[in-house]
Amino acid sequence: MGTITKALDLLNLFSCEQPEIALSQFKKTTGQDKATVYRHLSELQANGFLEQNPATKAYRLGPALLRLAAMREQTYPLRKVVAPWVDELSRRLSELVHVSVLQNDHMCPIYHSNLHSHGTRVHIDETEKLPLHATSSGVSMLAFGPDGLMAQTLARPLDAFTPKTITSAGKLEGEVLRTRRRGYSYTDQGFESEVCSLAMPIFDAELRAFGTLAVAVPSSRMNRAMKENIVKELISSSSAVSQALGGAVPLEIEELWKKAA
Amino acid sequence: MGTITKALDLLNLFSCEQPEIALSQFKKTTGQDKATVYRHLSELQANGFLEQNPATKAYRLGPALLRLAAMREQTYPLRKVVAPWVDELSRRLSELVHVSVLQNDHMCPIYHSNLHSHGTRVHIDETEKLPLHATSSGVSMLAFGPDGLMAQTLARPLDAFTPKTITSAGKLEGEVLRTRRRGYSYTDQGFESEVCSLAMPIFDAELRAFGTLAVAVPSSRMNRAMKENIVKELISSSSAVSQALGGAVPLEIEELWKKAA
DNA sequence: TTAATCGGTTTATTATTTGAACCGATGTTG
DNA sequence: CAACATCGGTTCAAATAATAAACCGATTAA
Repeated sequence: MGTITKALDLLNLFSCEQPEIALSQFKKTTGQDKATVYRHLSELQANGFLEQNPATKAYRLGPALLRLAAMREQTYPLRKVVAPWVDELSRRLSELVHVSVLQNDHMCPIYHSNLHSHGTRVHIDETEKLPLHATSSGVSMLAFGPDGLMAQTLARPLDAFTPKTITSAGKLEGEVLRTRRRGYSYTDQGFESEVCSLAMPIFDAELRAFGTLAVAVPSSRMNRAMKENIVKELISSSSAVSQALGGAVPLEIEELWKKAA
Repeated sequence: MGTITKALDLLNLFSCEQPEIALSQFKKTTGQDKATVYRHLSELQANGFLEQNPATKAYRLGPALLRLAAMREQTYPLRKVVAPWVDELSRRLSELVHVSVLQNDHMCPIYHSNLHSHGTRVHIDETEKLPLHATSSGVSMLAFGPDGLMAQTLARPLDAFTPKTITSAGKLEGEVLRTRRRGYSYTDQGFESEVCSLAMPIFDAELRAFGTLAVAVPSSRMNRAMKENIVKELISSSSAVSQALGGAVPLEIEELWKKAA
């Protein structure tokens, strides 16, 4: 692992629960030497990726991230393009809907919408990395995404996030095959308890699946009729999102979806 | 300069005009060795800070930036908090208004609003770093910000962005003194031609100036009455923004502003 | 008063980054 | 079509930059 990765990994320690982290905490959680961490933090700070709370000396994510994110969104407006479709689908289903894209070994949430009407609602934020083996988005990606992805995923241990997380290679492969056959993935409490979700791939202009559209529902509320309805809605939205991004759904997937609907 | 900085600097080469950059272009513009740049790019990509256009092999800013920016904004919602004030001021003045924060040797735009009514309008985006010596935001920061800032700025050459950019230490110091005396900064086409602007500092809870509120106006439209009006509006908005962020305006600055109004 | 812990700094050692040369693919040109 | 240039990417010895133990001064706790 190179120095750059070591430094950037420090940024991943931040979360909504822990928006500020002190030097000693970094040292504890990473196990690295204090001086090393310190120099990494300083360099990240010098580039605006971190800033220091003058009062507590603790570090928080810096304004350079805002600038760069704004630039990406301005020149490659994924969020902006998918937002109306995600909003609309969320409104129709009254459930949490999100678009995520593949980023190496996990899915990265890009935009989500939760135009709720129910009391209980799922809360996933654009802040969390979604593991491939434990989420419906991830399984869809494994099923329809780039070739080496499955092998790469199995090369590392499959962490359990709940008692129901798939942690065996065999079961995961089975789930992926099932997903390939029916054209969408379904997971039940693989990542968060009491949440199950359905996902479908979205495709770019070269017919490559690069991300997913997913619906997350409290387990208590899920049933057969609802599932069928979500699948139906996902099919049209997923195609629409692919097209809105200048992509297109491959013919064989379209066939699959016609059967599923 | 450490490896981390070298890598992160690569991200700064992106702009709205150049959202995708190929390896060879990196090599040309940075002067670094190709292999070095390549490994840096690869490592940034592995962490989601870059992604590669599969067709052209060119690199663009990656989705991890979106995730981290969303997290920062969720836990430290600068944009969200200042937005209503910036929008309101922009609406009242019908000019471009923006909030920027100090990030080491430059100002980093956080949020801007341009609720125009005129034909000609200034277009500054949240994508550009604002140099301290050439912008009103920067001069305000030099005047009211942390102590070493002026020395640090003068330690490096003052680049000219237009023929009117201040490039001499003496003139800059004069401008900063004037700014300290009157409580706000005014620059005329220091960064962009045909654009002049006014800025005031905003303060945190410890009465430290950490950013600025600024108005940018086409030079053609600027006159004495307008300037007076902008100053008046800036004073109230600037106080309001400081307070909205949990900060407060130091007494001596408040006095200054009372005189200016 | 002592001890522990904090953020930050130093320096010799060590391991990583570096860059010239190389590769295969693709494209360009006389 | 053959010679040449340029592209993204790789290799490996040489050089540089990262590392970690010890140290510092300031706070805080006991």
